[in-house]
Amino acid sequence: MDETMIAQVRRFNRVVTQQVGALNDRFLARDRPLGESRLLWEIGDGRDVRSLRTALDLDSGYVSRLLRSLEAAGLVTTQPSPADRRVRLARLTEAGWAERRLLDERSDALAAELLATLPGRQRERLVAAMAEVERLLTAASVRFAVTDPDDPVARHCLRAYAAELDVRFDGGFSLDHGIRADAADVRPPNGLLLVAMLHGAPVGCGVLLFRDAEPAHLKRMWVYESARGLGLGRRLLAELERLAAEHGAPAVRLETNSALTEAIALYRSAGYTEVPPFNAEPYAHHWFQKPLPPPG
Amino acid sequence: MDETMIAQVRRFNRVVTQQVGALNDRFLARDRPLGESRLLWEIGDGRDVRSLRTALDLDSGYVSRLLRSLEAAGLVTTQPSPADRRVRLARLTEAGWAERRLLDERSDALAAELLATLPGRQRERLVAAMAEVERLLTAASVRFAVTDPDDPVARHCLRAYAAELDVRFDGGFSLDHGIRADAADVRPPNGLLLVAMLHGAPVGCGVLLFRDAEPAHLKRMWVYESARGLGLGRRLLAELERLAAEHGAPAVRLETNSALTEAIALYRSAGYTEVPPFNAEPYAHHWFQKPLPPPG
DNA sequence: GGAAGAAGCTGACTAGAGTCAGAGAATGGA
DNA sequence: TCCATTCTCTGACTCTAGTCAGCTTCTTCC
Repeated sequence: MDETMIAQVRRFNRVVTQQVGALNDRFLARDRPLGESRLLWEIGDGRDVRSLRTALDLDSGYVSRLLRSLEAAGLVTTQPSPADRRVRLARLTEAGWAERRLLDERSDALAAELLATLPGRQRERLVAAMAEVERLLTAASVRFAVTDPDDPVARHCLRAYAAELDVRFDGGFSLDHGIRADAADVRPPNGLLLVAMLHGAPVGCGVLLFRDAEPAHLKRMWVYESARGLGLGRRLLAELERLAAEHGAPAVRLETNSALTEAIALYRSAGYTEVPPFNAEPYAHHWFQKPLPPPG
Repeated sequence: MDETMIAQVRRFNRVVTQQVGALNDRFLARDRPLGESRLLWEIGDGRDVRSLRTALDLDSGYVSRLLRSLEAAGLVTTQPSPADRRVRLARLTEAGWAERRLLDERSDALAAELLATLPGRQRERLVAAMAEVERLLTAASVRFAVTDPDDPVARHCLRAYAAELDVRFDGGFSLDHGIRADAADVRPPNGLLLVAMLHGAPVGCGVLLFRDAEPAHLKRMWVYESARGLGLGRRLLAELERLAAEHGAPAVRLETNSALTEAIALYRSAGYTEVPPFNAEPYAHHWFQKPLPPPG
């Protein structure tokens, strides 16, 4: 890693935590402790105590105490969940909503104040650079994990994948038609399912099927609409290729539908070349292949 | 202010405090309280307690206590300043330097880790955007204050101004030659001295001299070398013009030396036009003037 | 030389943030 | 049915961060 890059990141951290971090805390702290404000904010439309705990990464006893305090202030009510009476649901009262709106306004005002100190041209450049940093920092916190196809997260991904293709393909799409990739095929050693996770939520996936010394077969590659524009597709593809090479596959091949123009452009720019059809996938119009370096 | 800009700033704040803020604190907190680590860091080559207090914006008693704690840990020693025995100087011991180096390395490692998750092109874009955000946030936290010319900060500015001109002008420069602007001239109602401050340190200044209904005379405008490239000169000029207009001056005029090419370019682009010499300033080669809108 | 003020220190205090052990209610599986 | 587990809550702590008043020592200005 280049030293000047590291130094820049550190300068950025220092300046930003001084400017933004301090302000951010100040706006949330309205006569009430910061922890309470953050909780109030996080409750929003109503959440169970457990999810609040994991979202804010706080001790269970601590959250409990904060909730009691918010309850005493008349901002929050809690009640047992009908589904599981051990779990308690917290929701905002009318006063709680009012308080939350106030925090919202203060937050807006603070952002406006920051921008107001700069003349117009610099302001626009700042906002643009902030958007870029935000986008790339988000991308940087995406993690890839090989996941069991029966995992709820994995099922969710595949359902979302199918739902989008059903809309985009002429004549729709179903996981049950065409060449299938059932749970058993997608588990090692037959294959694998890679999921891209962002802060605990899936934002993309891809499947590899292995067949001895033949090329690995790539399917179900997909990035959530909300996570596009982060260069995630390219990274997902690279990670899948790495896994295929690690498994000893001499190449990766895949088929795709001509409706998926961005995907096709991605494959081409990543070094894939179009080859004659290597299977009879009814949904496919194009077949691609890319050789892999030997493992190790 | 545009709503989408505000929303972008808020998204940036959220993402950055989550990603960077948390990490930043975690790296500094090495079994020792964060306040002590920050102080350790700030002491560096040795500083007086007073400057530490203002730099970190902490209570004097609190800093004192933190220093005692660092002293007890053998990381810091303090001794009275020879110049003023009320002031105490803090400096790092060998162990203190070792600890500081360790913090440094951890900080580097953290930054490198963040960058390593991104592929090369995105990494470069992130660093570039971070540089831009840092630069503009720094610019946004500059504040302007009319300051008494006998204030140490003001004296410091004028000395630095003179020192730079002495280097840049053919034949040197001295505040005592040419047309002078002594303390009494630079105090209301005769005139004023505006200082640009960044986090408690001066980064630029400018002087206005008023003479009834005549144009206000702008002198001593200067931006610290370390603070250039932030668009500060333009803002300083605008602020001085605002103050002159507020005072009822019909215009601002100024003279300048041809060695100060950036300044001349700034004046021109800010709407100043060159006029015949309106005084006999020996250091000057160019005279400029710009009309002001009436006050109110 | 004396008064006023600056710099730093100490003691006494508060509030926030969080940890930990254990209790009690509800649930789920054998 | 019973036992282990989950979820939440309470009580009893700790530690950090910070404030405030008042003190001593030293400097500066008249």
